[in-house]
Amino acid sequence: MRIGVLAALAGLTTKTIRFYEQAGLLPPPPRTNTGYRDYPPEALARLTFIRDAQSAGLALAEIRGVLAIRDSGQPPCRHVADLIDQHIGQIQARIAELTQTRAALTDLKHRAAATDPADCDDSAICTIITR
Amino acid sequence: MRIGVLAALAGLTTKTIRFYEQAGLLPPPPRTNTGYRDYPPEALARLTFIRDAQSAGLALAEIRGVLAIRDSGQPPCRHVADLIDQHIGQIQARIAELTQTRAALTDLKHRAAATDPADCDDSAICTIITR
DNA sequence: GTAAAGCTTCCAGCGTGCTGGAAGGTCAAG
DNA sequence: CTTGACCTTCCAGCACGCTGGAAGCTTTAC
Repeated sequence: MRIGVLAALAGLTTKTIRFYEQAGLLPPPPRTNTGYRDYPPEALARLTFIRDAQSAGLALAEIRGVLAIRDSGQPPCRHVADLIDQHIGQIQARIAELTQTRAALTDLKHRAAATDPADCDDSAICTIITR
Repeated sequence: MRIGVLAALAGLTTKTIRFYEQAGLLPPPPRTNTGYRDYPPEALARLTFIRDAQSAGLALAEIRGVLAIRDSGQPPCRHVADLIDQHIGQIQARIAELTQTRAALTDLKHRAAATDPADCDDSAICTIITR
């Protein structure tokens, strides 16, 4: 099938598909004798996998890694499980960071409510923010 | 004071300070007759403000906005309070997103634990991820 | 036959916050 | 007087995942 058809099926643009090929996520398909890309049906499964892996928060580089393992003929299960664990850890850390930032902002908000603009002098720029 | 001194005081690199100037966060200082930047002491307060505002999660563009208001001679309190509210909202949303992603990943993790590599066939690429 | 839609490649840019390097001028110490 | 640290400008690139456009060929529909 041609790139436009594949794109429509996968819900992507042709640009994105070419980008994935160039990024090593999608193997270069055979060409028609006029140079058009001619994808086998499996390409759709691959794009679907990429989309699902992305929505699980994996980066394209990680997805490339998983695909490379699969392409080498091995099941990537263990690798995938590791990635998932890693990501859970990263997300935990990020949530903790954000929670802290939110607390700091809530604090600033209270300070803002207690601030009279007239007290905010030039030299400090903004007494709400500068400690 | 010269840029290197200011950088040391602010805990930044000279590169970063020039970048801030170019980004409209720090006004171009006077120059010595040999072309060196010669900062007034207030520059340090400004950089300190930028740092604090950044650590509160404000983007440089937002900080530029706050500084512009301050530079126009008005107290930026109200604007700052609005920005803070906005950010609290954004962080809430982001935390919610991440919490959801984490739940999805935890789910995948359980699925991974229950997956026998032998069952992971080529066509699906990875049955843990693809639904 | 003609026009529109689709395909090709290549090059460039988005946003964010810097960072690195090259090529040159200046300043302070010995 | 030389060495080295410091300063100047300008240009380029990082990561990330695309997206846009130009110039040209092919296919499809009428």
